Amino acid sequence: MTELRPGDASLLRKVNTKVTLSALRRAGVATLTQLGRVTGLSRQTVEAVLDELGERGYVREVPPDEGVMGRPARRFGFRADAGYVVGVEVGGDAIVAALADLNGEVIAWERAEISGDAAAHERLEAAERTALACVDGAGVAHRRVWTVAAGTSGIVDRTGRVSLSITLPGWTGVDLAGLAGRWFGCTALAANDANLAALAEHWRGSAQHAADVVYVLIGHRAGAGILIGGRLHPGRTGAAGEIGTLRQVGWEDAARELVKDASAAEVFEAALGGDRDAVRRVDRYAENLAIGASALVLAIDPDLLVLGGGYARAGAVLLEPLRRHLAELCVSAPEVVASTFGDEGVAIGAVRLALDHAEREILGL
Amino acid sequence: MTELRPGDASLLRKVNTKVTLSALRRAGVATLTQLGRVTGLSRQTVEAVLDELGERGYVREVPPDEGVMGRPARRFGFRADAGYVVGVEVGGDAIVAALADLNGEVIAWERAEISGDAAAHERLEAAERTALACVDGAGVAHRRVWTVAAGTSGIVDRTGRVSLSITLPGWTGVDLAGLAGRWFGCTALAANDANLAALAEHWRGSAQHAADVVYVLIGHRAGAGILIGGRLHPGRTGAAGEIGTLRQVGWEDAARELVKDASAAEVFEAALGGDRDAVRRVDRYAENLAIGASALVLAIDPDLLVLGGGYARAGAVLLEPLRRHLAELCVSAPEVVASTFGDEGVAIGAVRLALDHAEREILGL
DNA sequence: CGACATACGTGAATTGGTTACATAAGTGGA
DNA sequence: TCCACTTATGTAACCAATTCACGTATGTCG
Repeated sequence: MTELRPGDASLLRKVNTKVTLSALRRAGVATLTQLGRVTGLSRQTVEAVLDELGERGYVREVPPDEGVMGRPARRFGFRADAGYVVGVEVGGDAIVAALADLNGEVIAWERAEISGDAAAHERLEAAERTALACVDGAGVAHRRVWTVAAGTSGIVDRTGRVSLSITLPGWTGVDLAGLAGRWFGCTALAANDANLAALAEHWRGSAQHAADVVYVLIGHRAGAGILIGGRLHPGRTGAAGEIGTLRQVGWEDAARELVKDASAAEVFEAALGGDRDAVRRVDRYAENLAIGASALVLAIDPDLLVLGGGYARAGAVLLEPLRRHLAELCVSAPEVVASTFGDEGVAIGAVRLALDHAEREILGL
Repeated sequence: MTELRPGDASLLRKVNTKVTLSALRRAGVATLTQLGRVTGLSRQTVEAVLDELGERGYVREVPPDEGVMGRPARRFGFRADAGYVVGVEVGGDAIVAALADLNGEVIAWERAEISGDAAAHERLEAAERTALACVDGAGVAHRRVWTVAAGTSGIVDRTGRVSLSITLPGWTGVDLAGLAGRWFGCTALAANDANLAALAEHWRGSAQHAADVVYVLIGHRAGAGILIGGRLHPGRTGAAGEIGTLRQVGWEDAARELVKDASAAEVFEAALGGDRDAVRRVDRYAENLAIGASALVLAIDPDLLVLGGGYARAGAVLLEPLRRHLAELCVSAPEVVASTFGDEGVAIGAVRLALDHAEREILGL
């Protein structure tokens, strides 16, 4: 639980490296004096830390500013290109891969459609092709990829194996992390798609200021991801948030009912146009969604509920009735907002997960 | 979220004080060499830390062991009597107070019955009387009480105010922490009873090896407490786990149905004796309970589910059908066990919560 | 009473950090 | 061009916390 190791002097250097590095990354480019001010450390300490990071290739000196008063200060920048990470969504109908530098800036996207009926090995090959194409397209050498993270629907256990998938054929039992590790010969992680999407929203989306977040991913099938204290909460088996399987909740049938005789987009479109029947159907869908969401909200009592996934594009047409039904069901409903990222959320969350791992490597295991 | 403060040398001393103190408390009484071995610190460092703690009154030297080889080592012990904490359960029919030393050893118990209809001010006065009687009975001076924690049913917000109580008359809006602080003129905390009971199980009960725990407190009314990573998860408003309010869950009616025309104890007794009707009723109750519990389990995916509260005394008669129904409802049900502590769980959890606060004080804010 | 075992005490060395102050290297105006 | 001003750098002294090495103290055992 709590780390309870004794500390020798090198512990100090570790924490100060961490604060200095994070200050430098926030600032982009900074002088020793500036970093000293924001971190609260002395200039000399900052210099020593940066020297060390420079030798290890994580920090580079850039040309000084011109035309300023006084002696021009040496300026330093984080070498975001010292390494790269790849985030991949292995979805039902598409593979989405993102290549990002160590600042988390996405350098390249790659997307490939795939049939929902595709066999597991086809899906895996498509994922590998897409990931490789993404990296190759950006001209990044494979050995510069430090970590890969993959997100997929279904339950993913702590080791990164898909322990249960209902939607994808043959997907149950696939060792996604293990296989993804071979793509670039680096460590690989795998997690549930909704969990990663939640992480993305907390990182750069609509959940940045929330600590406890429930993310409801809706589309052909609904799932949920949970963040506690800003960190992923996968649960013992990786199944946290999989409330949809509870019969009383009715997420199973809700989507089916919505798209009985038209595409979801058509129904939302019609509802937006004021079509009575469509509005009623969307409201009914929102009500079903709210039942499951309220179970999560009552259990977790989160700061924020984020609605994402394909259907979330419907926006207020769906959001408003969901808020209404949720307020009826919960003692005190949290704020409900739409996801910032569309289809890219899962891949972005995967990038964040991979970065977490890569950053631990920089700071020294 | 993550602490990101720079560290000067005193940080080292802080973490080493922490590890040394915790090692000493685990050992009870120990020599410098022993502490050095278990903490990984040098004997000199341990000595310096213990000197400091000795000056501040938290550590005392005890007579050396006799009859051992070599020069007898100085032996040190944690002064558990340097301060005390009080944990109180302010329940529907009873007030339970526990006085504990800084090791968490309960020195004295005090219990008082109270009518469920008692007005808020009566309940508060009874709580104060009971807490004072507990401390006075043990002959501990009031100023030696460092922290008080109180647990009660209903929703308790972050400030320790009861923001909603359905069962206790006039209880909504009571500033429990604020009022309890006056009893001994010290800092006081308040939390939901189920949450505290969960904490107690994690501390010294059946949930010691579980990180994520759902504790279901059953009695006249059912509630739940949640531990994530071994720590309390109260949620934004303190309402985390209050799944019972969801209509579909049916916790509201479950208990009422169980005790339709007999006391709960009688029904459980009859079921244990093999009475067909009683068995059916208990099974029905377990099924209702399982629906709510499964919502929590699916949301959190905990390592362990603990069943506690008055009805939990029924034991296997209730536990077995609950396990069965839960397994039907959940993808992968966690282990289900009965609470170790009976009525005392909430007060013990309150002691633990108060200790957490007191310990932070020892280590220096 | 000496051999042995174990703990204690002291001083030097190391690491990491801070403060203080002299010095370097620019800008800007006379 | 030169001088005042501004800001950064370099260096030295010092402090805090920790560790290691080694000599000394204090007990037990045969």
